[in-house]
Amino acid sequence: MKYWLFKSEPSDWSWDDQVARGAAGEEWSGVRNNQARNAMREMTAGDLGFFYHSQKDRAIVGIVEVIAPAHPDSTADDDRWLCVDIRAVEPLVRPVTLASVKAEPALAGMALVRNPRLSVQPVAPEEWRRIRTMGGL
DNA sequence: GCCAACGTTGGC
DNA sequence: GCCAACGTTGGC
Repeated sequence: MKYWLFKSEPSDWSWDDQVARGAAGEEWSGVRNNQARNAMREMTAGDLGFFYHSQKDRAIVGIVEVIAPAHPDSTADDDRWLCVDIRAVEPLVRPVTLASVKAEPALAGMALVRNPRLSVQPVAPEEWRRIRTMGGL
C-alpha cells in the first residue's frame, strides 16, 4: 500500500467533480511531466491519495483511491504519457491548507512544500497519517 | 496580477 | 550536448 497526492486546479477538475463520478472514478489524464508520470507508473489499485486543490484553495480536501493502474493517456498525442483511474473515498472533515502543511516541521520534506509544481507526488506513511489527523479523520 | 521555479524547445 | 529563450505552473 502506497500513498500519493494528486493536485488539481478546482476550476479545471474539483473534488466535487471527482465525487460526482462516484465509484466509477475518472482517468487522471493530462499529466505531461515525467516525474508525475513516473509516480503514476508505480501505483497499484488500492493505493490511496490526497486530493489537493491548487490556486485559490491551496488545501488538501479529500481522499481518493487508485482503482486502475497506469495505462496510456488517451488525451495525449503520443504514447509516452500515462494516467491512472481514481475514485473519491471521503472528504477531510477539515481541509488541510498549504499554510498549515508548511507550518508543520514534520511535513517540511514533502514535495508539496519543496516542489510546488509537481502535480502527482508520493506521500510517506507518516506524512499520510499526520495529514489525516490534521484533517479530522 | 506578478514573479520565481521549473521544464521544454531549438539553435548552435 | 550545451544553454539561452520561452512557456507554464502555482504560490503569494
